[in-house]
Amino acid sequence: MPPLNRTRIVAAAIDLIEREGADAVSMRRIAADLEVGVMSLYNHVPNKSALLDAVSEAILSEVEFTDDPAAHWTGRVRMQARAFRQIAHTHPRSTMVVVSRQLKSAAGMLPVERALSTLREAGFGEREAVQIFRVFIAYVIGSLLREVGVTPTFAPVHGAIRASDVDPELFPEIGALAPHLSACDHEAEFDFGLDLMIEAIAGRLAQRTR
Amino acid sequence: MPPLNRTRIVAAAIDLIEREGADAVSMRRIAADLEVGVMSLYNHVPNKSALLDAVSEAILSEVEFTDDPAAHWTGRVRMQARAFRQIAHTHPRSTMVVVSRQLKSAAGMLPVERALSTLREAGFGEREAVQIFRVFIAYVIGSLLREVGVTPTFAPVHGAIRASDVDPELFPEIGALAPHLSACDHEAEFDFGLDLMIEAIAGRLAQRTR
DNA sequence: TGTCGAGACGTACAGCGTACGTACGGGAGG
DNA sequence: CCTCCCGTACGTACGCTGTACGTCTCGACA
Repeated sequence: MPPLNRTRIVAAAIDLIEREGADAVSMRRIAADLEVGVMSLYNHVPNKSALLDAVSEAILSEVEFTDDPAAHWTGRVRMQARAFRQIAHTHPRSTMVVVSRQLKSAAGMLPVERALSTLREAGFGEREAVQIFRVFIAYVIGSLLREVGVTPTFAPVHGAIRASDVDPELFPEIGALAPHLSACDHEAEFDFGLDLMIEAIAGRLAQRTR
Repeated sequence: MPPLNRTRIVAAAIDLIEREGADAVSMRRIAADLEVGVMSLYNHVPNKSALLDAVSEAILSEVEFTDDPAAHWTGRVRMQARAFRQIAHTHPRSTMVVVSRQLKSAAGMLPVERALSTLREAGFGEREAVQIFRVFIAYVIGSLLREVGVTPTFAPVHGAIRASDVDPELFPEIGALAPHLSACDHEAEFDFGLDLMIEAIAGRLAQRTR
């Protein structure tokens, strides 16, 4: 057994979250998984909150933000957004943890830097680039929240809406659209909105240079 | 002192969240605020999770979803999104609670019904309406999360990014745009993205009926 | 060999959600 | 009127949480 260190603790935490959900995370539980006393963890991590920050940072830093500066900016934006969405695939039950802690570390700032430089190179102004960046962040995070099911206990929310549950008198549209509401191809839905937004900001850019 | 009932409990919970943040909510604390034994709460609420659902529902049901069916659909969509954002103003520290529990009750379904019927009346197809609805939901929720500061302890995140904190070698864009990143007029940012997205889907509609 | 520091660990405390048992008070039935 | 019953209020208790504090062990170095 290798000696206890921060990396092993973070790995155990991520493993625990993916196996049993974020609710199951406790210092005692992690220590038990590592076959170690609870307080030994505190030699490497100041407290639970910092541990979750470290979890978030570890997951964020293994996202592949490959960027081709030669490509058209619309493609680059699309790739960056999709890369972020990878988190929902690689660490579904940790997604909520990553999204709910904004990091000031390098791991958290790198995606921001990439996105902003892409937008600036595309020709957007300073304020505009920040605004557009914020719109994308909001959309991506909102999409991830829906995808992983914001309820932390079970990862995939299935059959959230059944046609038989809704009163068609009160909610005719929900009743009529129930088949579409209950089924959700997350990747297709994400790309739909992503293309919509890229199209919109491309329109703004074209309109301005016109 | 009126007798204990579900309404008073929910009101006390909301009050507590707004005063001290969602972390401060505990059954013991609520009971103390109501000058009541802890277990008395369980005569009116099955458990803490259900109480938080009730909190979410109460807040959601007091949002003013006034809708003018005669207005242009773009305006109606804008109004509905803005109405949802009201939550961040009326109950800032409860926003995270509302957003993080999807409700199957009438209070949770009404906004969905309204939005879907608006989109259908605008001329969008069944699948398209659901897709667009999901895009807006993602954007609105993502925006609210940023606005209330996803960290639940303190409501307004101030000075999250300081220019002096970032290494301009590693993060030149963040350094250059720090003034724009640190300041944030939430209402303006929200409307910016909202208009962007409405413009985009209006474009789709025009393109199809062309 | 004596000393020292770092890391592992046990104990303890305050707080949590809530299962369970009890006590009380008012309305219904005899 | 008396009795019964049931809903409500409440106290206690259990197992869990994060973590402050003190202790112990062990390898490195003078």
